[in-house]
Amino acid sequence: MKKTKQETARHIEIFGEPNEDMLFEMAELFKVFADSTRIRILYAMFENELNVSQICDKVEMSISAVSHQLRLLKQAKLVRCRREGRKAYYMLADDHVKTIIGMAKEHIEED
Amino acid sequence: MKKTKQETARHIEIFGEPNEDMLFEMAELFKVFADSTRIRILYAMFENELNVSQICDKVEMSISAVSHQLRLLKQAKLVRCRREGRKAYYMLADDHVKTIIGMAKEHIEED
DNA sequence: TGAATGAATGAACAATTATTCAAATAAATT
DNA sequence: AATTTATTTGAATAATTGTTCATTCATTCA
Repeated sequence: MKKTKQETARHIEIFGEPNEDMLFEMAELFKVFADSTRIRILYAMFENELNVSQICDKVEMSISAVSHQLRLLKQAKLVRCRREGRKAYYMLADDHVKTIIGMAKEHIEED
Repeated sequence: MKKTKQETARHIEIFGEPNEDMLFEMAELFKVFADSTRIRILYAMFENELNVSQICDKVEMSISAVSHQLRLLKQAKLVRCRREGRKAYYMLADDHVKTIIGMAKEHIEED
């Protein structure tokens, strides 16, 4: 089946030769997922936004440790936060988080 | 809109409370992607299977370094290998590799 | 069998990273 | 203004990880 020019272009865009910067950025993104406590923090936010203390309770980690990890997650644009008084509510930034975690889960559960 | 029992079950299966083992395994999987040289090695195999020397040429790394990384990729079941005489041909194990990398690429290229 | 080729492995070193502890903001309450 | 609550930040330590070098294993060929 012959591909249209557009389809081919899209294929190349996604899977063509990657440049160094792209490889580096991808690795940086995966590094953020490469820690079970961070994944647990992300899961904690799957349903609702949560403030830092609520996240600490849910994942059973110190405030400081959670805050350090939230900074990484924010830098990677996986979460964003909203201030309300002295509380900071964190939520998933977009759907990619769930999709990427879902893919990983599929791979693991296979065979 | 109300969900059927089946849809709810599926939702829970993918996004429900994760247990420690699952979180750990997911983190382990992401660790494998969390290195630009390993992603480069995976990209090298996107089109065809390649033997170790061919991979070395393509990614400009020593045989030893590549071999060490291939072991990790094999352990994570992201690649599998086929021996032919004294050559070992490596190929992607399944489609998840491309999908997961594709997701990461989308996230990075967004906005 | 011995030499050559292709790949895998182990130990060691340098670099990166997660957590803890202590201290510093920031906003609300008294 | 001083205190309390919620969060962030910086420094230090311990643990993990990627690459190199040297060696070993496996297969083919002379």
